[in-house]
Amino acid sequence: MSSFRAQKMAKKKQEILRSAAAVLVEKGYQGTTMEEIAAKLLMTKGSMYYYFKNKDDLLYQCHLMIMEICLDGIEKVIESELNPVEKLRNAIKEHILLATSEKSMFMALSKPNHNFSEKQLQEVLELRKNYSHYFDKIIQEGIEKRAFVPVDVKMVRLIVLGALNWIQEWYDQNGPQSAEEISEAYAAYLLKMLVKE
Amino acid sequence: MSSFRAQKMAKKKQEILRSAAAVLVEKGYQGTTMEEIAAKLLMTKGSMYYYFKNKDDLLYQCHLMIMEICLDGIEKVIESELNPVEKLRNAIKEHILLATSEKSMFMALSKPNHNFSEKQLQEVLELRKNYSHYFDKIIQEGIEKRAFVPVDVKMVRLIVLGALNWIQEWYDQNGPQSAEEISEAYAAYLLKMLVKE
Amino acid sequence: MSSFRAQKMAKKKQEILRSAAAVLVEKGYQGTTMEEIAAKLLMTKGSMYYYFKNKDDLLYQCHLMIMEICLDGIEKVIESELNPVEKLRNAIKEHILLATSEKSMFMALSKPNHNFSEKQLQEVLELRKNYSHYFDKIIQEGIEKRAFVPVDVKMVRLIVLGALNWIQEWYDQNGPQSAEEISEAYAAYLLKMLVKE
Amino acid sequence: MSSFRAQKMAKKKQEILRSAAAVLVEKGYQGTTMEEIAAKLLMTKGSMYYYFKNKDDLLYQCHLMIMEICLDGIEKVIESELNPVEKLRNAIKEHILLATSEKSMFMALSKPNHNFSEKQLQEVLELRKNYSHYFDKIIQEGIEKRAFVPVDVKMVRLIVLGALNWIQEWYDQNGPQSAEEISEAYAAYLLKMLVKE
DNA sequence: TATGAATGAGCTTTCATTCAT
DNA sequence: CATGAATGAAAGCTCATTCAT
Repeated sequence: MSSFRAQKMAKKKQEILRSAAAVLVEKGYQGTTMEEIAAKLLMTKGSMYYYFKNKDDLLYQCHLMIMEICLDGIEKVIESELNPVEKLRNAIKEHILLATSEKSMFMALSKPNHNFSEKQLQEVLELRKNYSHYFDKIIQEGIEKRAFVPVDVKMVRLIVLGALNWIQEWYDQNGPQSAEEISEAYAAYLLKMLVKE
Repeated sequence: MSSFRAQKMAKKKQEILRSAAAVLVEKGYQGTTMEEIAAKLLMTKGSMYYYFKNKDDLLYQCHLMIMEICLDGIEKVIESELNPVEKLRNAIKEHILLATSEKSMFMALSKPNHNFSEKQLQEVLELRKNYSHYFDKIIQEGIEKRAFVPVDVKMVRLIVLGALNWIQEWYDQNGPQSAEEISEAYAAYLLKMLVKE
Repeated sequence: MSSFRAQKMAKKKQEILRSAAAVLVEKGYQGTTMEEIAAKLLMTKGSMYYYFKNKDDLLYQCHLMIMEICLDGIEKVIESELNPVEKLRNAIKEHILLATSEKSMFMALSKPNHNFSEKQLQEVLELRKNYSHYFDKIIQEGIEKRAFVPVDVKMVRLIVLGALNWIQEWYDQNGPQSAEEISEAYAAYLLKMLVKE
Repeated sequence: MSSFRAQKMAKKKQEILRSAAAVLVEKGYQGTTMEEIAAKLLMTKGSMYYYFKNKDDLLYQCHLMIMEICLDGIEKVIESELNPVEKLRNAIKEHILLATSEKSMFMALSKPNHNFSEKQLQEVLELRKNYSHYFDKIIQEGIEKRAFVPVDVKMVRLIVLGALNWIQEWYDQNGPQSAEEISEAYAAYLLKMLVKE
């Protein structure tokens, strides 16, 4: 069937996106060439155009894929039966583990201006907003349940996500601290902004 | 005198750097063209090369300039007679005010790999390390004076600077909150990680 | 097979080199633009970079190609069973015919300083030395066999090659004398420096 | 008087030309920048334009100056009371000494195509022709006086000048042989083409 | 499907030239 | 007279994109 073809193509697309995202995060949009992405997958530049309309499309799909992964992660946390403190702790840990393992954390693909169509741009920003809102939701819930002290939710969320997204700037897979350890510590410190002694 | 000429040239260089830094931070190294930088100063592309050897040199000098400004700021804080809490609060506020006013905060010129010579790279990294160390020093002092609870100094500093540097990603000069307000709030929230109730 | 592709690419490279050499000899390295070379082959500037890394590489490969042709020519002479007088006569004639037909005689690509890597430079100079040595060998052999009078071999060789390489400066394909005639005359005159009456 | 001014200007022009010629011969027309020429004279680029209309003009004047020097040299030889053999020997030696000392021998500024006006081009070619004719004259006179064997005058002259002009390609001021020695040897060998045993 | 080859727009850089001071 | 500063045209080079095979 054609659905078989389609499935095979989707698999390949995924493979390309996963590889491309890593390079794009590392070197930035303009600093990454199609050739470089292709080479890493033992393909040729030209072949990429069978799967993606153009470089912008590739970047766009990267954003979508990464956001999907992130949203999956946080939705699992949201739906869990944990208390707000544990929820936020898990959300933070999940974010860090994704960012350090995939080395392709979404926020780092910052400012998706590039040449996106208005529709594409809105789509990406919408997904980001969703992700942010999940954090807001956890914080809000925590405040309402008196697990957290009252705070400016948006601002605290910006602080938290900023701290998390910066990790990629210095994280070294071969460094002394594991991503696991880092995520534990980050969660602990950041929670101090929200819990009363 | 020739020193007059030299001074005039230095002034112009400063002017270019200031303008260039804004564009470089906004669009990234590869996304910024020499023409764009020049146009913003009502110059021509070619004229830039009278002042800077090449694009890399321009970027390098940007890093130096920005770091100088940042270091000046934090040194003033360090040398003040304030207690650690106020020192850190001021350091945070200073950083945010610089980042939002100049729109050219240093850390955002992330990963100065581009084509820097080893010497240039080391120079920039050294300045960054100095800046970071000032934060460490404030935190360390706070712990020793029992103003702060004991923490992993480096990790807390990474959280703080990460949160601060992220501000540029969303800060909007015409937004509802002034940089002043933001900096107050950030300082208050971040200090919660360090002070006992 | 991939070797078929490779062969096709090699052919194209040859074609480009042959055309480029002519222009380079005519106008010099700095006076020749990539666009000019490309245009003569009905290509675009950009396409050249598919075959050659940069302009220097193109020049380097030109040198290699030309030297190969020259060395092939003189090796045939060296290996022949002729006496020294005839060998030198043939070497001179061969050189002139190549220089005038290809209009891309090697020595004329003088001073291969341009931006060659040390390795490239050594490679080219080595090939030139080989070529010169073949002339020396012929002269030396002639002296030993008493076909030539004793002379400073190197100096006579320099005179001969100098005279030959100068031909390009004035040779005109449509001039009154054919390359054949010129080469005959040159050989005859130059041999007078070496043979006793 | 204005003639004093004019004289001073002429002196300066001479000085510039002498310095420029050396660089032009060394690096070629396109390979030499106005800045380079100016720097060697501790001037600035812009100042050159007070003395010369443009770069082409500078090159043109270089040709004129060099040719004047060469012609002065050979005219002295021509007017001497020596026999043809000695005349040719001296002409050859003079040429070599100029070429190696000034490192700015005229023929080396080969192909004065650059952007010369037709008039300029004709002027330079005329001077070159004059220089060549002096050699022809010496050779012709030698043949008539039976000092030389009959030869194709033009061709022998081309051989001689070719050999001479090539010297710059390899001459090294610090090499084992002095220009004096080289010129003696060259003259001796080249004369063998013309004298009977 | 995949790719070798070609293209052209756009970028960095150089440099002859100009001109106010 | 001399020069600091600016300019713009042209060059080398890169790279996203296309397309015949």
